[in-house]
Parts: sequence; C-alpha cells; structure tokens
Amino acid sequence: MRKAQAPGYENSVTASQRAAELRQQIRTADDQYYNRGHSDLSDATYDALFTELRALEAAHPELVTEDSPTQRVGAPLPKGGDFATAQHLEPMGSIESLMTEPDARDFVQRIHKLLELPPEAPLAFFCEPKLDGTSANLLYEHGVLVRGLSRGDGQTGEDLTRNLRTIRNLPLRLAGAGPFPERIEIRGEVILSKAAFARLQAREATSSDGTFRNARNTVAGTLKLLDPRAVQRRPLEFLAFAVGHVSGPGFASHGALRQQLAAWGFTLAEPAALVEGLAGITAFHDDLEARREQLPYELDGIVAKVDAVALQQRLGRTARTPRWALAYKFAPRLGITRVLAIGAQVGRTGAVTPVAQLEPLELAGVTVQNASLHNWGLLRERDVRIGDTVEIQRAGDVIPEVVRVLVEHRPDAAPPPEPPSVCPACRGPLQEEGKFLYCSNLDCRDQLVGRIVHLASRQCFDIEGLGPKQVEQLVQAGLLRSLEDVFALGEHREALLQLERWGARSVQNLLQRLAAARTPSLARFLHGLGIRHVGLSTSQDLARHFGSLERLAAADRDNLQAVDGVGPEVAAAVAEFFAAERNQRTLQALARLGVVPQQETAAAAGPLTGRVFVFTGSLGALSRDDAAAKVVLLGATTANGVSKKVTDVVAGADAGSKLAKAQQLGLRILDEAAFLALVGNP
DNA sequence: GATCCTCGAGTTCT
DNA sequence: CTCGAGGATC
Repeated sequence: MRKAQAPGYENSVTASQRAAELRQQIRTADDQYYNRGHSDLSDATYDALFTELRALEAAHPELVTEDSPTQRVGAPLPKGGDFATAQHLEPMGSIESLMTEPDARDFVQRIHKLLELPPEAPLAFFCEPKLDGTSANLLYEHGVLVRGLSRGDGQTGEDLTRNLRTIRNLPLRLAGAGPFPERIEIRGEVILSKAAFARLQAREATSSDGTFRNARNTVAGTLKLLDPRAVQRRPLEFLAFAVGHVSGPGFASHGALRQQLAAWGFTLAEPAALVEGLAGITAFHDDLEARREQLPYELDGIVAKVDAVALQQRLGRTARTPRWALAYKFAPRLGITRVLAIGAQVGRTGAVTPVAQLEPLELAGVTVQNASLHNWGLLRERDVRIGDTVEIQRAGDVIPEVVRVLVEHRPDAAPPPEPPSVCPACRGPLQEEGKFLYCSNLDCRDQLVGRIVHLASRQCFDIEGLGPKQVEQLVQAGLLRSLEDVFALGEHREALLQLERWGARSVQNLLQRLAAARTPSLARFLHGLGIRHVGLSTSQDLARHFGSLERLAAADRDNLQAVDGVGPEVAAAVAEFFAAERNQRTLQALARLGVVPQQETAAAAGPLTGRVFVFTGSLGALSRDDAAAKVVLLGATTANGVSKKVTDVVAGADAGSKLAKAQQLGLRILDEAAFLALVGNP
C-alpha cells in the first residue's frame, strides 16, 4: 500500500500521471461503495489515496481539474452567507399525486382517451419508487458537473453545487467515452438510506443536539449547511430519475433514459419495472407497499410514467403537471400505541379539550406523542380510556388522530375518563355548551396566554418574538395580566431584563416591534380582540361595513345583522363584547397606550376586482398569507375552500384535494409561476 | 325545515 | 385537515 507522501515528483508529467491514477482509483472505490455496497479498498487506504491526491494538487495547482474527487469539498461559505439562486433551464414541475386505486384508474383512462386508444389497448408504463428526500437538478456541460440546484419554486432553485459535489455516488464527470451532450440537466432525489440514517443517529447522538429526527428533514437540513465539509460527513446519496433540458437528441423512452443514466455512472432507484397498463401499475404499487419495510430507502409511494417519450409529448402537460406521469402514494401509515394519560387543555376561548398523551410512536417520519380528541363527546363516542391500545393515523399525513380503540387489548381496570369538573388551569367552574366545556373565568391563566398569543399572531397584530413560549414566561412572571398589558411592557423594561433569556438586545427588539404594531388595520385589530365567532373574515366584513371602531362599538344588534354574513349569533357576540365593562376598559387602555386601529379604506378596485382566490399546496417563495395579501392588494378577495364562488385556484407543490375539486368544477388553475406572473414578481 | 356554503377554532411537529 | 355550527337560500 502506498503511503500518502509529500509531493516530491520531479516533473509535472509524472505528477499528472500519478494524479490521474489516484483519481481513477478513488472513483472506482466510490462507485463500488455506492453501487455495489462495498469497496475493495479499506477506509484507511481510501483516506491515504485521498490525502496523497490532495497534497499533489496543492503542490501543482495547474493539475487540479474540476471533476477531481478532491473538488467535492470546498471551503465553507462565510457565516451568514446565503446560497445564490439560479434558473432551471427547464422548469422542475411536480407530479400529480393519487392515493387510491380508483384515482389511478381514472388517470390511466384519461390517458387512453387523450391518446385515442381503446381502453383495452396495451400501454407500457415505467414504474419506480417515489423516494422521500429532496430533489435536485444537476447541470452537466460536455460531461462535467457545473451546477446543482434545489427544486426551489420549480423555476428558480438555490445553488447547492458545493454541497451536492460532496455526494460520493454523484458523478462529477459523466462516465464513458462520450460524446456528451453540450448541456444536460439530470434530475434526481438526494436521500439518506435507512441504514445511513441509523448510523448517523448513532454517531451524532452523543456529540450534538440529537436533531436527526427523520431522514427527509436531515437531508434537507444537510444540503443547507454552509460548510461542505460537514455535508461530506453525512452519507447522502443521489438517485437519478429524469432529465430536464437536453441539447441534442433526447431519449426514445424512459427505459432508454435509465440505461443511459446508468452508463453515465448514476445510481438509479430500484426496484423499477416496465409494466403493462393499470393492472401492472397497481401490482407494482401493492408489491412495494407490502415490502416497504424491507427496502433500503424510505418511500412514500411509486411513480409511473408512460414509457414512450413520443406518447409523453402527445399527452403534454397541464398548467402544473405532466399528463403522462402519476405519483401513486401508499396508504397513510397506521400506527399502534398506548394511551398513557388523557389530559385537558384550555384554549384561548376557554374551551376545555381532551388530549391523549401517547407512548411515543414513530409515524410517517415524526415522533407522535399527543393526539387531539377534539371534545368530550367524541372521546365518549370512540370510548378511549387510559391504558387502551389505539390505532393512530396522521390525517392528511399531518395531524395525529385516534382512529379506533383495540378493545380486545383493554386492561381490566380501565374506567372511562371523566370530563373535568373544574378548569384544569384555574380551578374555576365549567359550563357545558353543546359538545364543548368552557371555562368562563376571564382571568384564567391559560386562556390569557392563548388570547395574547392570538393577539400577537401574524393575522392580527403580527408581533414577532411574542410566541407561546415568551407569552407563557411573561404571564408567569406577572408582567402580563391582561391583553392591554402587552403594550404596557415598555413600562417594565427593568423587570423584563431580569428574566431569563431576555437580554438588552431582545428587549429592545420587542419594544420596537410593539411600537411598530400600534397601528393595525381595523380588521386585524378586531380579529386580535378574540371576539367569539369573529375571525379574520368576519373582522374584515365588519371593518369594511363600519369603517371605524367607534361606529362598530356603537352599533346595536340590528345594525350588526345588516352586515352580509352576520346573523343573530354573531351580532349578539359582538354587541355583548362591546357592552361588557371589562372589554371597555381594555379598549380604553389600548387607546391610552397609543394602540389605534387605522380607518378602513374601501378596498381599492384593481385589475383583479371580482375574482376570488383559493390557495393550496405550498408556494416556494411566498407564504400563503403573503400570497393572499398580494391578490387583495390588486382588488381580489380570498376564500378558504373551493366552491362555485371561487374563480381562481393557485396550486403550489403537493396540492391536495382542493386542486382535484377545482379541476372538477373547471375553475381557472394557476401554478406558482403563472401566479407570480399575474401579481407581478416581487 | 332542510340543505348547502363558509367560517371559526383547535390541532401536531419541524 | 377536520369538525361543528352560523348564515343564506330554497
């Protein structure tokens, strides 16, 4: 075995030969390791070769090539440095997601119809696993990797080249003799295998904060690290699944494309198969779902593509997805665990709701410890008891929910839980209203925390840095005893500074933000007050109708009911709110502290007046609220759900049921790019 | 009085 | 995302 040595070569010809030799050995080892699972070289030998090559290149900088394995790792970006962004040559769209067999059937039938094929005509699909990682788009020029982008919003991605380069099974130079396309974009998924993730967890558990909760988030986090050397220590892999822009001739089929990618040195997702029709797709899906646990990677479904590229082109694409590819997801995972306790929470409205505390359970990538039971009626209906074994599902793959109780596993001594007789926070009396229990004590601590958090939230006064943690702490410290106290915090500067985690800087920031938050729109002001039945939408209706706080406060029930969307219940709630002496004091105190809602000006008519927007899926660049604000500024209104009244649906990535409904209703559907074009790029 | 929309509110975790 | 209930409409 050769030792790493100082560069002592007599002339650069030998040095250049040796460098080429080392690069070849290292590449072979990388390829063996990632594509066959083991390498003929020991880790120590590999490191030695690598060190030698690096030393050689240091001594002969002219020998450094862009595709040398040493170039996988660059220096860290300066702290606080941001990743640059760049345009994809061809947009990186998403694929329509389906959950059920009937949906898949519809999809395949639609393809037959569009191609004017009889339903029984054979049609070949290529099926591959749908990997759960982060997509990336690699640009190769004349066979050499020059850039790697994240998906971003589909049009523009972040330049992650320096980090992507560290992935060892990602070719820095395409394998084979060429000729290579002048430019080609290779798309794939960056993932951590289950084994690699487990190793990483074991290795880092002792050293750092143990933040590796699931593989997908770890991948996303890793690619954003500023120091490529840290990225290199995470055993990421790149699995290619498609090409974007190609200069020169394309490929005849997805199968041919895969062969070429493999020949160029890419790893491909396996198992994959060329199958026939819906039956083939379904069989592939069911087979993988059944073997899910045994596969080396996390997957959330399969992807099926019409194999022939000529047919793909005939099918074309909708505004946001190709018509020739579908993602057929696996059924949401059910998990089984035990109910440790059934607690009660008090929300900002005083509603006391039951929460099941669960034995921690890994479900679809996260650890679930709590599941809401919504109300005591539901709890009784499902008959959930402490000690019960229950089936948990993440509704919409997000919110944990108790699906059912496995009664046969119930311990003998498990009485049904009793709803609390007093408020769990303040021990005050409870009132029953419908299926809900309410704590009617306005000074109840948990309620106060909830009301203040709501007041400070984005849709209301938008006070950054005043979240649940901080509010809890300030209430505990006695600095907040009522809503209006929020704006009196400036008078308690000294007391604030005494608290843990409140330094001069954070106190100053908070006080500045409070000062800035003192002139909200009337709608946001109203919403922040937390009047029953009055959310953002109703607040806006009221603000538009009355124009000022004074006129609203003076309105009686009849005046209130004249507002569109306000009936007897809402009118009563609003009138009662303004009649209550306690609330009048709050309003007076706020006014004294300089908190004054702005007069509502009638919404300016704009180019989008009369149109109603709904947002679904995630928009890369904008939050949903920001997107909504943009269309409102142009004269449009927004709604929460899809209905006949809606005119436009903006579908971001991973759009769900709303999109399907919108398609049914034949509404105008905008993808993110179209939306940004409409509202004018920020 | 019944039915359909829509809004409010609560919910988990990173 | 889901449930429940208020409001509008027939």
